[in-house]
Amino acid sequence: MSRSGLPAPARRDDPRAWETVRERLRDRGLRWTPQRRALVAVLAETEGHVTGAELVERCRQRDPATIPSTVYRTLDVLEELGIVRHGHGPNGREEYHVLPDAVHGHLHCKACGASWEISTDEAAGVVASLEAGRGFEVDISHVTIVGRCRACRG
Amino acid sequence: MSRSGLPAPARRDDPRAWETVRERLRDRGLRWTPQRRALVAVLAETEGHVTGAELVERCRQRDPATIPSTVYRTLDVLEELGIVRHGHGPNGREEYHVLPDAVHGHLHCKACGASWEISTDEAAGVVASLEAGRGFEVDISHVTIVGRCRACRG
DNA sequence: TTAAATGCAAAGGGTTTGCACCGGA
DNA sequence: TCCGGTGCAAACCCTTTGCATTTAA
Repeated sequence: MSRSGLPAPARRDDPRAWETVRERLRDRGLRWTPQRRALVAVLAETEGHVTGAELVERCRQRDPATIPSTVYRTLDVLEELGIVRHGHGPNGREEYHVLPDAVHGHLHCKACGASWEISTDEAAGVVASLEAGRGFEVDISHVTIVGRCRACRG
Repeated sequence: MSRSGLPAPARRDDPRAWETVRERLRDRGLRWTPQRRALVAVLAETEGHVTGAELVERCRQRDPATIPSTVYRTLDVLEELGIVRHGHGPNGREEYHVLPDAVHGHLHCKACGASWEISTDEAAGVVASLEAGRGFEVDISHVTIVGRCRACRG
């Protein structure tokens, strides 16, 4: 959805992009609470993708009183606002990624456990061929490809 | 591993392919138990992919006394023998697929929940480009692509 | 006989839910 | 004030583990 209502394309590293979250919540009659503020702060300094459990942990570092259910419930809300998205990682756990300005999939090395983002360009091949061949519309943000990276093959 | 020791390429729908399981177990000093026989029977009539929990359920239909841990432990053994493989489904749960004569990924429609297999050919494009570009060796059996199928887009 | 498998129970991790209370707007 | 959120605890699902007992070979 590019008609999301953000004044400008949101950038992960632009602190002001996050200030609009409060307003977006309010526009829907939702509230800006300390717990939500904390999660948004954590998300704002998050690169790439994180699991729900990791977010809980990072929130707990800021505030040891953090409750998992609150985090998960807030993630649901933020996802409805289009602020985070989730997909599924190679370990089968949910993974959130932040402000998907460029929606992307992931590459995961089963040997060393590292992962990387797949750009839209890199994925373009499959996306196009599945679309042409089967009429299948790929949601690239849900794609995780597992294998072995260059280093681990060497 | 095409040097797996099966006398002929195993076919899911060929009952005789399953008889070799017993021998393959014995060759390794492993045992052919009623519980393993039951799971193998379930797998033999399984098309495509299943979750561990589904296999437990189907075994329970044959024998209500089925114990989950036994099923999971047997799946591990069968995977070592190359009889099943597992990957991760769109719901984030483990998924097993049976006798991967042609190793493949999956396509899953998030609208209707249906899924299809991706042939090696269809995947060849990404596999090749990730290999060339990043030196990344794709394990296609672990790939699940989520999106919307032709019917649901209509 | 004897190592491999089973049954059972319990723990484990991540996530979700119900409900009384709290607190932003 | 009032409805949305929170905290807490418990439940949940799927999967794994430890250990004594059974059983295939």
